[in-house]
Amino acid sequence: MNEEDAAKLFHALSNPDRLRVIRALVVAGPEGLSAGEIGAAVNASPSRASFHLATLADAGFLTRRRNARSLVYAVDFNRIGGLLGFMVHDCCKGHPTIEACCTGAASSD
Amino acid sequence: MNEEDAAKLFHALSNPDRLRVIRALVVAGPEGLSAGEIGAAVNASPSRASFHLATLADAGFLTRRRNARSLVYAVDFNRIGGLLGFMVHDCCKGHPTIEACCTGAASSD
DNA sequence: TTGAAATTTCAATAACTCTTGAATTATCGT
DNA sequence: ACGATAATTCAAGAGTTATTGAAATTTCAA
Repeated sequence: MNEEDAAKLFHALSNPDRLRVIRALVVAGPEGLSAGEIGAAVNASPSRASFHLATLADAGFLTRRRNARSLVYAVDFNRIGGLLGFMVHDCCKGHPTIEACCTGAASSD
Repeated sequence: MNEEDAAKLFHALSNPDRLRVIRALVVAGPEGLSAGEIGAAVNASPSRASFHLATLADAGFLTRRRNARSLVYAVDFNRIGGLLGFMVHDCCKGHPTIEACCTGAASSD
């Protein structure tokens, strides 16, 4: 992971709809949710949901599988962790303040 | 911190030059670096460096102070930690895989 | 106060991102 | 095969982001 890669991944996270997609899929767990369910959960039209799902999947944050007529998406926790780990340990050299924010349960601001 | 806020902050991180700026400033520590030094460090023209510094400072990732003719920038570790903490604990509900990536020293992919 | 240095701001342009709605592809049940 | 369902892809348009080089601003030193 270098700056170019990380920048692309951060771009995939730089949209409220996409963050809501991730949140919905985190709650859903490993079974994931269909594109239609995700669209409904984040209040996006089918094509808009598809656009954001494609962005997240291209970045590797989501896996995709077919289940009958539905395409089911799930979060890849390792991919998100990989990006955050790059930020914490590589970009920020493991600075204790930043590690503490990721470890402790509270996020004040 | 909500999805809108977090998305804006992630946007500020979604550029290789800006990630290199952060890296340079992390290495520099609390004393920071002048805009000119940062531009040289990331190989950007003055106006280009200024543009990226403004983006990072607007997001709250950098503080700025004047020292003689130079404007000196430094990283705000709490702001970066705040965003990562939101991602880990709020958006991803403190999923153990993600916490582990932020805690352990290794970031493989 | 004149001139140089450090930075930012501005204007123009090119490239990218997002949204919408229509068209297309894939799958299933009968 | 047919019709319905689920989702993606496409095309057009609006808005945003990044780059460049020139002009303006701020500060300092003589």
